Amino acid sequence: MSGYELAREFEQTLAHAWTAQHSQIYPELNRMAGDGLIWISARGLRRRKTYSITEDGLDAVREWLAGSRPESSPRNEQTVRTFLLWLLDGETASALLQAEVAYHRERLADYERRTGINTSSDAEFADRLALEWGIRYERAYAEWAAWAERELASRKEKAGWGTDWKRVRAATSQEMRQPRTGSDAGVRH
Amino acid sequence: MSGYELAREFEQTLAHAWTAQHSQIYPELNRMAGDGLIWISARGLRRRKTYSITEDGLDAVREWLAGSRPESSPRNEQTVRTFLLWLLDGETASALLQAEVAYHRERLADYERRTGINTSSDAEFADRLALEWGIRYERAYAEWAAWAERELASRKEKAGWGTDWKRVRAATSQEMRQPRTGSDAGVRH
DNA sequence: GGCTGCATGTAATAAGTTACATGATTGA
DNA sequence: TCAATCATGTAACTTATTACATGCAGCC
Repeated sequence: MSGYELAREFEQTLAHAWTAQHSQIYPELNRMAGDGLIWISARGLRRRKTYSITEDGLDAVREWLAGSRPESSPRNEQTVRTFLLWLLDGETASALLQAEVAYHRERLADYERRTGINTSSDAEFADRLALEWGIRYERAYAEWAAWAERELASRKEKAGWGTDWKRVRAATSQEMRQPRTGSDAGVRH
Repeated sequence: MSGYELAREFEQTLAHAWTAQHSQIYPELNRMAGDGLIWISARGLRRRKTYSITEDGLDAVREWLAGSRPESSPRNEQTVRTFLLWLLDGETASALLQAEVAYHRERLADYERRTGINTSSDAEFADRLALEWGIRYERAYAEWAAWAERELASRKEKAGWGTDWKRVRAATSQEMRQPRTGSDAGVRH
């Protein structure tokens, strides 16, 4: 593929697995070609350069695949937001969860439309496995968000909502007027 | 909290939601204090600085929470690896999926042990919602990986495995000897 | 001739990791 | 007194995003 084709691939089929902008792709292709992992196998119109993988490159990607740990990346913005949900008032918190239900149901429906794909080659079979993970992930997420929204609604009714963050706000205002301890307490840098 | 406490928090309870090293935390705390989002509310032993949030900081985090999009981050290394599974030989591919089953079952068991937590405050309730997502995620992942491993085993029996990447390797070796097109074809930079 | 899409690049900045570096306190 | 832990920082580098910048080819 050329850099341009790769950029389109990241935008389309790979959008939910990884992304990269052309400004990252082009220098990286040059670096990889310099390292002998890929090479320019064709040149086309408008300065187009098509790259192919080398034996070294194939070795490198296989080594990376076989050697990588099963740990998932710890960066999950949605989990962070959930941890902080108590900082929102009841309506905003519910709206946030409802928006997530809608969004992930939409993505689920989109993925489910693609399940008919051909799996005659190993590569297509791998695409199907990845798609299946996408489907199960979106389904689990939508179900969790719907469950969380119900839990929140029932908590609002039974125990009330919003005392925590209002207390934080009150304490914050208080502290700004009457700093607690330490020689520098109250100093805003 | 102090920077040191935050670093420990990222290592422990937040490890599966977000991480940050102390080398990122300390400069960031200084920056946030400079921006008036937090302030040094106490100083302790060994140069320890305890930070508290300001009203501006509380506004900022609430604004971020309410305004953030529901899209999940597109960076999922595991999905990328699945897309590339066809580059591995059958045994290595199976071993990779089996390792994922084991890893995610372990994490699932770990999370399930924590479900008894108290939810009397809104913040604890939010922790419980986040934990529930962790549980559902790990369960979905372990089930998917087990399913994928069975699919792979059955494909190996019925249709065989490994023709794709062996073909790529053969083509690669071939091309290096007989470049295809273009004035620069075959040139390794 | 001008617009759209193809095609590739660089610069500036932000975010994140690893390594380097130091000092204070507690407990064995 | 020595080791471990607490505690905070900087430097160098990598990764990723946004903005800036240019040129070619096809089509109306």
